Amino acid sequence: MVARTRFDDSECPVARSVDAIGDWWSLLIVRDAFDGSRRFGEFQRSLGVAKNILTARLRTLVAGGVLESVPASDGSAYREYVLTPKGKALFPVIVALRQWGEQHFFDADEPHSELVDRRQGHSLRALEVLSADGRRLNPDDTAVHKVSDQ
Amino acid sequence: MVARTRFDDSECPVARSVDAIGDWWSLLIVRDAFDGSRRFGEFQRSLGVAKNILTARLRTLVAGGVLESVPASDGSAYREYVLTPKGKALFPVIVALRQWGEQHFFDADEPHSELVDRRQGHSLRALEVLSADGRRLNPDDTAVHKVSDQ
DNA sequence: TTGGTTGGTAGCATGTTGCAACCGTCGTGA
DNA sequence: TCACGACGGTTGCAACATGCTACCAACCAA
Repeated sequence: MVARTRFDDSECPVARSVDAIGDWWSLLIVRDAFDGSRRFGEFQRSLGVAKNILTARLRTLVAGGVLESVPASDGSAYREYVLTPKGKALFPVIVALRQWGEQHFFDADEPHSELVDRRQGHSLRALEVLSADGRRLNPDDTAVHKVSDQ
Repeated sequence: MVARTRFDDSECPVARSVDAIGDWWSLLIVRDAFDGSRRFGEFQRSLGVAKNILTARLRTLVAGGVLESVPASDGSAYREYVLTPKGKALFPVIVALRQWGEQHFFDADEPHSELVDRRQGHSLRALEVLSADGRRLNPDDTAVHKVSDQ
């Protein structure tokens, strides 16, 4: 049903990523998972999403290998949803979205939640796109090498 | 209509970013814009999206300050859509999604489009989340500092 | 001036979302 | 051990968004 190729399952990795995540709710679920949410109810309260939608999203995230369902850590019979390694690899995506939001949608003095380095409590360094040899790259410094060109 | 708060317009920058972009199509439009697409028809052919949807998405992206509509560069009476500085700031988001896709959705030998450093033609360095003092951070090394905690 | 391209709009069928009500299981306090 | 509330869903339905197709008005080249 959700399955393959909502978008062209093209050779473009961006499209496949987008397809794999599914929708915005899924991305916010992943964000909450990074922030420590594990239980159905935690996600539901945090997001305010309808339960049937949450059920469906959790299922596709598990099916897609982003989350996995494990026995609850408190010993109860319930289950919890935790990020797989593949899910954890979405970290830069979430951080990038967060930094973009911080820069463009908040006034200088407007409060917002902040992602900090646990050791020192400082906010993070801005993400940088770097070349193989470490030069900082702007969009104009890059080009898409299409498959058909190869 | 698209307007505010499809999601809680919470204090979370991720949610605001997601809200500002709108939907997946919009993100793929931005990706194409980075790849050099400028004209309505270019986006339409590249994405295969219905024209009414594309019209709506371009409009909201322009309204949101991600794209701007400028006179066509070839002197014709048509218009083109180009990234604003705010739109260009989405670069790390696109790169992060691309790298995630490359790592998890392609076999080692499977061909895919590639983003390369224009100067040298090499692929890019993987994005890293760094602390203020340059240590590399994993998700577990970070914490969300909630507004209410402040 | 005619015909094709560009950049849309309009109408309609279908799919997806969100809401609310319901329900079985689990856990806890008495 | 029993009752009651929390947890984690499922179901049905109404509303909304999506995508398809047809249409159309500029623009531009011959």
